[in-house]
Amino acid sequence: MTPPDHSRKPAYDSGTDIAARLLGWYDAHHRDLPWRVSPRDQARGVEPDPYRVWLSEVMLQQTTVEAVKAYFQAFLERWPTVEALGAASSDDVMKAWAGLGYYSRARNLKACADQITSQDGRFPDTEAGLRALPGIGAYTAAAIAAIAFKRPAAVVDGNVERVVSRLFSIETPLPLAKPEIRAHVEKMLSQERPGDFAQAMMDLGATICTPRRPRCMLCPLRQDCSAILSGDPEFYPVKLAKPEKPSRRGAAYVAIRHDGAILLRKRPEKGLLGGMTEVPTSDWTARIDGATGMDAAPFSANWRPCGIINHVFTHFALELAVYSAQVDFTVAPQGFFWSRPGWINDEALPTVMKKAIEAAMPGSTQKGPHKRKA
DNA sequence: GACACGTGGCA
DNA sequence: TTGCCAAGTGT
Repeated sequence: MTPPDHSRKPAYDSGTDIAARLLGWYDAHHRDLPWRVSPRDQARGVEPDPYRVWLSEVMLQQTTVEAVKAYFQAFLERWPTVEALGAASSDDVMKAWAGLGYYSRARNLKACADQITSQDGRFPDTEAGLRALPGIGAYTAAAIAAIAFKRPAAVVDGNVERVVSRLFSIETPLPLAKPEIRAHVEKMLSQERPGDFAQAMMDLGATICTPRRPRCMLCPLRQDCSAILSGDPEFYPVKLAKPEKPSRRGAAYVAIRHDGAILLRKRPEKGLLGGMTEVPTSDWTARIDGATGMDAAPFSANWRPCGIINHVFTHFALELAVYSAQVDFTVAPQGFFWSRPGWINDEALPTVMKKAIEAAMPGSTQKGPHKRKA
């Protein structure tokens, strides 16, 4: 009979221990977030509201916590329940989402609220049921199932991918390593506190196991971590190289009426900035020498150049030449409409369009979620 | 699997 | 300035 060999620890002799250490750390060091029910409050009997969990998770898709906070509060104040959101107009939802990005999320959010409302007003309480709803993919379904319904679902986001890649020194590059990472999470997760386990993994990734300069000395899992032994935990996760980001150029035209109203139009429902509002622009071409002057203007006017704005989208960078003109007509041309004078921040304008308007009319736009005037 | 899809912060 | 990164989903 040979003594147990502790020199090389099997990967899963301590899956439960990892969860226990992580949850202990979470109880003491979790972040307080507007959509979160803390372990202490859960112990007092406070139950997570599936609507708030869903709303926050959709907003948090590819979006920072800091950016989401104000939008979450604004949405919750205006639409406190899924029924309220279902009763809202799509226009109002798009306006309230303006500035947060990935606008298909807002369309799917509204579609999902409509679907829930038209049925029994309740969210499905299983991963599969949630996964079938618009805007809810693998991650969000697992997150809602775990956090709102205590299902032992494997919640795998970018944070979890990084934490697990480091715990096990996974050399397979992302996104190829996703199945491997998911398998690890399924074995480690807490059956007793799946929601807190998921949030603890994400908090750990956000505050300790950060992309750069991870704070390993403070990590509750340092004794479990393989990457820390390598001396360079930052090396993980290994990722496939990203393709180069192309550039496009175009022109934007800010037509201003005598009373300050700005001429706008609505973009097509699908595609880039789908369903959002814009000032008229030329095509955005990949050609460096593309026509970006006033020759692409929607109509003849005394167009005056007022600078260049740069904006980076996910898959290309845009350089937009901005022109403005005072116009003397009062009826909007076909396909256009006038913003209410002084209410430009009430429109569903994506950030790139606010930048263009700001270049033409300094001081006219504001950042952050749309706030209705009293 | 590949690609489309926003924005802001940080080194 | 440039590139990377952040609680991904839909097609």
